[in-house]
Amino acid sequence: MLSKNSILILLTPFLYLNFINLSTIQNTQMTNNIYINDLSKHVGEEVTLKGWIYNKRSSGKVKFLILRDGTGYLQCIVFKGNVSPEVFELADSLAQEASFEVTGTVKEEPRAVGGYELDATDVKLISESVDYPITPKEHGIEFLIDHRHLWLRSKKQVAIMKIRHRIAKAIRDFFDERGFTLFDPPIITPNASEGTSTLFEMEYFDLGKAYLTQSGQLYAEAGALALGKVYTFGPTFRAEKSKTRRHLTEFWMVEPEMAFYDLDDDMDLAEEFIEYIVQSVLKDRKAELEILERDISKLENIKRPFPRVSYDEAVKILHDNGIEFEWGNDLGAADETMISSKFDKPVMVHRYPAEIKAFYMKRDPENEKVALAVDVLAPEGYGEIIGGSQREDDYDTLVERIKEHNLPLDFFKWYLDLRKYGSVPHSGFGLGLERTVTWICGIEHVRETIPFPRMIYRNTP
RNA sequence: UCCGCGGUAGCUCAAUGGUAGAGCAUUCGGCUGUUAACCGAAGGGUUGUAAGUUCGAAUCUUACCCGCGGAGCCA
Repeated sequence: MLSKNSILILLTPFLYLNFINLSTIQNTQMTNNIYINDLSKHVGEEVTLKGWIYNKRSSGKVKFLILRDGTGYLQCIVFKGNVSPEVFELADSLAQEASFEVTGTVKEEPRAVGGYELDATDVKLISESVDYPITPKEHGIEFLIDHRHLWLRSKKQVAIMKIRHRIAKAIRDFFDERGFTLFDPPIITPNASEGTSTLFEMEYFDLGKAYLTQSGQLYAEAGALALGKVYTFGPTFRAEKSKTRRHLTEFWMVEPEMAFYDLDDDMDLAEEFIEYIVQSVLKDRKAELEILERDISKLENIKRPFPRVSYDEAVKILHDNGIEFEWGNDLGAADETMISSKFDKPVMVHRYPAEIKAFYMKRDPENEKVALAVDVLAPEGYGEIIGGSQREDDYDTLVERIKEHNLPLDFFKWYLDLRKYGSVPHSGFGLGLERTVTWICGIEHVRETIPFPRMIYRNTP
């Protein structure tokens, strides 16, 4: 039996650990910086903020320093009479993007952007910035992309990155809240999943050629048959020499895959998913959308249900609008724009001709000429943001399809196993993150929606 | 890969065969409420590269390099 003393001795290490933990927490609190988006809690107080010079104006005895700290923008007023001559001189010499620390009193000020202003009493230089290349004036895209590492500091780019982050969070939240398991597929793969796109090739030790993944879907199917509902979320790679505003060679894709979902279930989920993403951004990132001058009413309208048209109906829409189009062809960019312009919500085009779709898509039992596939076209001409389908779940049929597409059966042995051991109907889709961000932000080009875009003629910075 | 457009000051652009220009940025001066501040001054150029036509080429011709937009393909 333990004595009182021995209990104390046993507890001592725990008490000691607790003490360490508490002091660690206190330290972090003490070093906590104040950020611009917290200023409403500090009106009337003297605070110190750190950041960079976004812009500067001066009018004789008063300097206006615009501080940016990643959370917002704040006008700091430096009056000649309120600071020492050295500090006034320093405020005058600060160049665009110089890092600095400023101390002063927080005031509510309707004249200032953001509604708050800092009456500075002290300014300290942290590090200077000589000849910052990006000015508050216009620049061409080539120059801006060359300076992407600095362009990211600009107001619109900061807003886009924050919206991208919110969308990524909405994606994770949506699936996490609905019983999905995150399932990470390999990036290095031995073969093409669809056999059509060009892949980035590499030498993989003694095993010969390997490729960067263009989709995690086939692996996600294995995940769905193990865990029921899974999603993958990560980068994918396409070596196609696509040179348009909708293409990157490296981009992020989220791919849910669900056992026991048919095409209708798949479309129901896609529609709920898109609504959730858009409404999350509207709820939490309205200020950023306003910086981007986005027409918010167009996004507020993104509520279920979305229109669903079959490929056959889509072809009829094209014909009714005087566009020549032959049944069996894939919809081109102009065709997609035509179709989506008829609706003010994302439109789901389903049951495409099987011949133009991937080998793993299940044919419609009611019409063997079409596949149980769906593409979701974003409104306002932003084009395809989702591609999905119900998967072929019959072993013999899938073997036939692989042969028809001249794909190597050996590579798909494991994939065929999924149809051999307890095969079930299952479906999924892939949503392109950058295209979704482009649409929600209402911007022209996908290259601005990822920190460092990779395009056919550019892999720097 | 194909089609179209472009490359002039650090940046955005003008100059259509006859002395290389403006705005912004930079430096200096002025201004106590600016919002891409404003006013005045200064510095800043092998006109993408190479060859050709011409008394003379940023400008015309040819080739090449680089970039942008679009098509196909795709998310």
